[in-house]
Amino acid sequence: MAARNTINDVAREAGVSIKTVSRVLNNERYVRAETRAKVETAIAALSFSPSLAARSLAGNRSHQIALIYDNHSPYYIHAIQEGVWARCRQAGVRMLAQPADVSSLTIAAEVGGLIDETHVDGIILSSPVTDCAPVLAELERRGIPFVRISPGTNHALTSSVYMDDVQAADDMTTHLINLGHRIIGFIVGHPNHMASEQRLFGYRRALDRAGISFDPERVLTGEFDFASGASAAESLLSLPRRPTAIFASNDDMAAGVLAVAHRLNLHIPDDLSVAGFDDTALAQLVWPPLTTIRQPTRDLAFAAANLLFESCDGVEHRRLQHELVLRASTARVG
Amino acid sequence: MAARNTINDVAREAGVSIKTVSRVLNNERYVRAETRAKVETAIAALSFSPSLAARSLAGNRSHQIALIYDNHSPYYIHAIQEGVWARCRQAGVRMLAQPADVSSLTIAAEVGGLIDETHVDGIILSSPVTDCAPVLAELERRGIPFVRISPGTNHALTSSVYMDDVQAADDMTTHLINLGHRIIGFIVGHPNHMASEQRLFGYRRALDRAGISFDPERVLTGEFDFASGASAAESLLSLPRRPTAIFASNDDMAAGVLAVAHRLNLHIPDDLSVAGFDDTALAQLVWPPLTTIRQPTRDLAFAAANLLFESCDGVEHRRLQHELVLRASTARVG
DNA sequence: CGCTTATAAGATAGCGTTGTCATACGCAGG
DNA sequence: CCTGCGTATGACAACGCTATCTTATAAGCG
Repeated sequence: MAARNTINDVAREAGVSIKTVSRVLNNERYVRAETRAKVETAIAALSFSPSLAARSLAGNRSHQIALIYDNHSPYYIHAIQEGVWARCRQAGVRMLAQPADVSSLTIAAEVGGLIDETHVDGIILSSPVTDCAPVLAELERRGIPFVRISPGTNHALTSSVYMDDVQAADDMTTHLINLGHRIIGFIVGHPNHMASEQRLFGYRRALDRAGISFDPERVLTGEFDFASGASAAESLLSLPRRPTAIFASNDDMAAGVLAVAHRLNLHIPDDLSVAGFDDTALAQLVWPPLTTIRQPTRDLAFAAANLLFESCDGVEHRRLQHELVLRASTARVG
Repeated sequence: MAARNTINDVAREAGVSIKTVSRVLNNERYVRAETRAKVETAIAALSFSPSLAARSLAGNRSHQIALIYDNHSPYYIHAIQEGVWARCRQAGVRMLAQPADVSSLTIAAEVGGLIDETHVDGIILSSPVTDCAPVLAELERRGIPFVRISPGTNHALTSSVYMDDVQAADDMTTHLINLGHRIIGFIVGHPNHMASEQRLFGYRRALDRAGISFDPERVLTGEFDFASGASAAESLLSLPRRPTAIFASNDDMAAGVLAVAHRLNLHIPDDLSVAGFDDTALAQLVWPPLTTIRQPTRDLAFAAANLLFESCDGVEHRRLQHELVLRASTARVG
């Protein structure tokens, strides 16, 4: 039950005042190199870590930021957490991972409470919290810096990082068209994610350009999960003119399509091409491995944290490149 | 940029002293119901949330706990986080999710730093950090309460929650034997997880009981990930006497087995039975859905948090029930 | 009726940092 | 030699709570 080492212990050990230790801790100017070294030695000797509680209370920084998400894909969350965490680690800042529920009436109050309780210096929002009006209003009201990952609306509001969902969906659709597919089913994502609309738009744009007429019968809405992908696939595959390809708005739903196809004894990709979106780890765990769009999720998260730490000056947007990843689930139409 | 509401504001609003507000906040005795109501009204009116920083500094509780993990299965981590988080929410305690690297030389120092920085009241360790000696020593030294989820060693040390890995692996192996399988390949988990050994032991125990001789050739070690499962499957399936069933120590590796089987045009389960372990979401996302052991991961995590909050009094162990989940990846030997 | 005890509330110090202000030194310029 | 400025350091208050001690009132009892 060793008592906590405090800045006082370090100051005594180094033979300086606590203020000087504080200066070293915060990398301030006006400390002689020699003094700095003495202090750093003392810090190491006592393996001192300053109390975030005291720093938050006394200073105007808490050295903590929050990451708020409401997403049911473990892969996505994992990648987001990992990216933000990596950047925080570099910056010596602690990340608070905070699940939320965008459909809750109290979400704004909860976010407000989080800020009051923890004094976080900034916030990173991931989809769909990025477009949750009550939360955005609350953050604006408090004037706390925040960055959004792949926001769908209101781009002028804050800094953000994103990828071009429209172009990516267009790329994938074009890929399928180039393989000779003309009847391409599409499974839209969860309605509360703005990316869902955009991916649908990209799908339509590619069809238009190729002169293929858009048939609303071939477009079903899912919820970004396996089950909804599977049930959409069942409907699509029992259409009179059966699609030769199905493009799902994320990998989980594409996995659902694969499962249904297997159950119907359709050989993939010969009887049916299947495409996903995101390139989560799942894309390579299913059979056959999915042709998908690589969304640089971890890098988006890393870049978001980066923007939060750097951008003192106004709103900034960073677009990251997506990539069409060809695997074994798509092929030339048979 | 609304200024933070403090306990002083609440006290003024309610017409009481700050100490009385503090009493209400901490649910202390000796507050008249009427006074309590006044204070609660004021708290609600100002939507006041007390500063954790100030509470940590002044009191001997921080209202925060840490969850430390080093696990590369997003599904597993997700379930663990969710379980701990749910219980923390009930208790009004904040959870700090903290990735770590058990192979790092500085891990103990990092955990120590975490404790010093955040003043956490307790810690939950998940595998394999549960058996990381430097971390355990550091926590012991500091006398901070901690609970372990599925520890492999040193059970007397702390409270823990766990499932019976030996019995579970025995159950699955017995299931395969009952289906007529006699040549059963086994893929061991990552060597730094104690559960790996135990599952292997359960496999051997079931073989012994059935009078099937143990053949070390049929046992390969993986790392709990898809790729290692796939490469183990390749070796197993090119054995002169090819296994009719493969039991992988987790679902990710089982997914690897499925992929290799598909590539070799083996029909599952007719040509080969495949069994997993954990029943992560992945088990139902692959084709065919995996026969596996349901490990109550989320509930283990919930129970761990529960133990941490309740157990003032000594070491306690809580075993949760596993369950054999039969799906379509196993069948009677052809 | 006075003494003790339980209940209810307030006054104040202090947790471990940072912010602000004060102080001391060395050196350039008049 | 004095002034002024950049540099380097320290003293001390303050952040928003809880712990401890103190005080005030009500209740119980011989």
